[in-house]
Amino acid sequence: MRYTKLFIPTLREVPSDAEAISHKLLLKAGYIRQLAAGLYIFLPLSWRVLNRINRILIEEMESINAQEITMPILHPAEIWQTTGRWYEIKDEMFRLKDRNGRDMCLGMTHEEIMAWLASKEIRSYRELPQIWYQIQTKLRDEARPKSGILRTREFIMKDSYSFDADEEGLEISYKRHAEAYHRIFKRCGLKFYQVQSDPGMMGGAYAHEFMAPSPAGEDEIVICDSCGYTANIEIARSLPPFINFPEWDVTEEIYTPNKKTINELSDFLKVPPSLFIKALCILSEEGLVLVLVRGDQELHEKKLTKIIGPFRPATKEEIIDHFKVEAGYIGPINYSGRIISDFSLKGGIFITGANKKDYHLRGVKPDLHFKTEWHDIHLAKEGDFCHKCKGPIRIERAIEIGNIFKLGTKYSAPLNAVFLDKNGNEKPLIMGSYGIGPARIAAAVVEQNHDEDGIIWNKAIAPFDIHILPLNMADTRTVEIAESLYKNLSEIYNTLTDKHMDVLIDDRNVRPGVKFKDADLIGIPLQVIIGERSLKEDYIEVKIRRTKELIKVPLFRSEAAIVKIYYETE
RNA sequence: CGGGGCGUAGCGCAGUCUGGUUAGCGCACUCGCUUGGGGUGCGAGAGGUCGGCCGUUCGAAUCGGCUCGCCCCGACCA
Repeated sequence: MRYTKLFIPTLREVPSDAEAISHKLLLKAGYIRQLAAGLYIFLPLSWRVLNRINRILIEEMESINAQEITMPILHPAEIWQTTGRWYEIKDEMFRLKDRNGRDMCLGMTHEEIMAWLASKEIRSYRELPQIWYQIQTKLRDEARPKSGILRTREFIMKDSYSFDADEEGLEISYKRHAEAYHRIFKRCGLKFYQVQSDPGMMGGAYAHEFMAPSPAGEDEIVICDSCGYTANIEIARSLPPFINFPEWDVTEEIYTPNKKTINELSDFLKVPPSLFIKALCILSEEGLVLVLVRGDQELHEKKLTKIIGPFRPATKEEIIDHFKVEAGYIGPINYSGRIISDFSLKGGIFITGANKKDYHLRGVKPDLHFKTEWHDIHLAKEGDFCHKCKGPIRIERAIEIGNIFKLGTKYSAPLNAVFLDKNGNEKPLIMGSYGIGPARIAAAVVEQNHDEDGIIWNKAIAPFDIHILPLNMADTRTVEIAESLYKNLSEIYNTLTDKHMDVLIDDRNVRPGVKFKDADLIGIPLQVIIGERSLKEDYIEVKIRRTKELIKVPLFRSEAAIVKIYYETE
């Protein structure tokens, strides 16, 4: 392809509202343009990248016998009403009416439609398993689109769905997807983790996310390098640092005038925060709940929500009304309502509020001095230890690039997607669903692979394989050699992409500096530089974008040398 | 949805507080010459409903009200 025939509107300055690195670079290098909040136009370069990613997706999906189909984006409401998600999902779903006033919605995912199709077509266990997938647009009215193409309201997704006769079958489909996903992300050149995750609205009991570590990510993941435990912080468990408890044999009141927060108490009593019980007064739908975590820990609200449902902190007035004392002095002793404690309090001796103004109690032992339910409700943090192997854990920010869910019968049962098993019994299909966002892959790759000059694409998903830079278009020898390389390299077979080399030649009549700057920005893995200076000595130069290494290549049989460098480059 | 910020030429910005000629600057763009290994240099030119509406005023980019849009933090997030 000729640069002069390709629309690559690179910018010298980035629009000021871009914040994320991938957003800035993709704008600056002429890959994308924004139409509105969370809506992006993919220009020729980024479309080439997405097509290469999709090619990999298709290959890997086919390798696990998944079959590509395509489904409508516009859905009738009835199907979503049948599974209940029409009512459960709120503003995130785009809804509309057709000309007859019939309720419709735009597809944010396709479990319903897939289960509907299976309900119509699958009759027998002999037809199982099936894996169907599509690469297609999804629409979600996101509360806050952000970070360029990392979180948009309209996006392309590879979504696949498995149908099995039983749990064992689902386990196989799930595993094969996980393996295919590993290959996909590896081929795209991403660093990533597979982590345990919260199934959320998808339902089902079991899910994993694929996470590409990056400061631009919206999620935090917990990683134990010792045993390999990885989980989204939303569900991650951890052991807070172990503490040696003092020998407070008796429970006694201690005078703590005007000391209400853990920090104030810790300073005042010269006792570390971990020896306090933090008592939080929570109002759930069923009433007041006293929630206890160790003084050095944070309550994880999502974990608590799973136990007691939606809640809010009680107001100052509500606390005084109930405990007859301010929030700073409340505690579990003699409290008759529901008490939920974090596991990290088990077996310890603590200081906690005495339910009496200006007093705390020292020497309080959970289970002995008060009855409580035990749960994991603290937020894992740096410095904690792995709950499995006790090794140190660390926390990284990450971009969610894919996810896999075991759905079970959540969709097949209400939509009556059933089959007859070997014994002639009617059973609901066991489903799984699996998603990957190609644009997120592209953005994550840019986040992980760039330098101060621009993007550094991995060979597998670069918009072009080789970028030829004839430095002086007024010099006939430069142009002749560049054109002949362009022609010859383009005819060479590229086993990585299973087609011919994609070569871009910068045939613009511009200064060398402009070509160098744009080439580095665009980020094609290999640059072939043809300048008069080196031609005088009958060589050209090959620059590896990632390392900036310059390799002199003799003019004679230069094609072979360039291709060799291409294959040897990471 | 709560909090904050911003809207002036394609991009980056100044001007707004303290209203007053034809609204500026840099880059990009067009033409001519020049230059040719890291965004050449010189000259000429084109490009603006100052986000929108309403109001105050002799006069509004500038003051007031409403509204739309975009970004960031949080909540939310199949």
